[in-house]
Amino acid sequence: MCTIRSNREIDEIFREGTRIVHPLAIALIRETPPERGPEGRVAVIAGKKLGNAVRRNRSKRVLRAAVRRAGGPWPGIDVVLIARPATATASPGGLDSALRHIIERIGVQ
RNA sequence: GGAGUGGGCCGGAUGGUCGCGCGAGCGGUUUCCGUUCGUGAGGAAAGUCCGGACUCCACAGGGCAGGGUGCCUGCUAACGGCAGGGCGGGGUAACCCGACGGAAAGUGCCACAGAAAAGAAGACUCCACUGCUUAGGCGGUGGAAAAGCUGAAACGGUGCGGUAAGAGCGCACCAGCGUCGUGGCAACAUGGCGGCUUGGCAAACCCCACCCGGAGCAAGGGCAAAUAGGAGCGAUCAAGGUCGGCCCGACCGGCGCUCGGGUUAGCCCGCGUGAGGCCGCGAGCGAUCGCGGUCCCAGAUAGAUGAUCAUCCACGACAGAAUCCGGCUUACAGGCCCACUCCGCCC
RNA sequence: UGGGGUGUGGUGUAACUGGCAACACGCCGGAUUCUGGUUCCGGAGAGUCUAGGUUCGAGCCCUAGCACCCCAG
Repeated sequence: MCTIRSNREIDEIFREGTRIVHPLAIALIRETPPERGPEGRVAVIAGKKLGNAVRRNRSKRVLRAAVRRAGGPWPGIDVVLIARPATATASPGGLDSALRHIIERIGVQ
């Protein structure tokens, strides 16, 4: 899974990306810059307000696993997924449906 | 059987399927991909409160300042940790708690109340004898014990003698101080003798003893596109800078000569064989140490553990490594083991 | 990783060297007004982030913890 590493790029996506909101996760979408290659990239973020390190790490793991099951990363687009308080305790089915919701919206774009 | 004290240990288990990080092997179209096997978070990984290892620095050394520790003896790489002992306090007991050096080195503080808060004076009431006065009261001499009042705390305590009344004025015991002896490495305990006594606060300043260079793995080093600059040696003044602060002191910087190499995003090293785990034997009351055997046990770099099925149980708390180690502290569902104390009952 | 700071009524701030926790806004009641606001009078409301300790006495001193904020790389 190709990930977005630099803080600067993530800040750019926060400013320019399209926002898709779901109770289990917030997604920010943007086209991958050409110099970064044809394959899309993914980043997973868990903010400090979610709780302690165990809770934040679990939120990120669960989101990454859901991305793999959903077939990501998707060619040509960068996706930043932000965990929400309900993410850590969500069921896998619920996460899969959240990812389907986000993918449909990407198709609409 | 009940109540309790101290110590140690565990922290869901087993198997299947699909995935993730790392390592090794094999194959391929050798940046990478596929496949097989192995391995993969904690007792606190946490808070970052101490102590070290390691690395670099422009680190000779000295003085002042600053910080820390504070009964004694050990253990340890070191410690503010641990063990044993002493003293004081709590508990019927097992046992627990204690920043526990110094107040006749000095300075300071002790609100209100009170005569007085530390220098002793005796100056509030007072006590004894006595003069004057109708009484109330006013004075003289001696005293500082007793009683009164205040306060958190009042200038050794109790008793006897002594005296006009009294005072360690004398004596006995107790507390405290000094000194000598005995036991102990020591803290200290204990006995004799002496003179008769000097409030509390040092988590107030301080004194004494001991310890402390600074920074921190984003330490530090290597590779190498791009940009433009540096290093070594020598003599030596001023401004400036660095060595945690200041003063000495040292160095950088500035000048001359010589030489080819120095700084920033990415990758690599550092990066896990270690004050290491387990077992046994031995020394020691113990902390701990010695010897032998055996094992290799996470190393990511936006940061690896998720999903699901089955079975079982007491239905699972607090919580996630980021250079490493020794402690301390804090959080925590539930459970197991050992030793000991008190109470009740039975034999 | 290292360093610094703050915590006091509902809110914002005081408390000098340890000695009765103070002020403003807000809140409640009353008066004034036809009603509301303004104004005036009166009142309630914290025991100082938590747990220990030192002291006769702690918001202040000490130890440990909790929460929040900031700085450097």
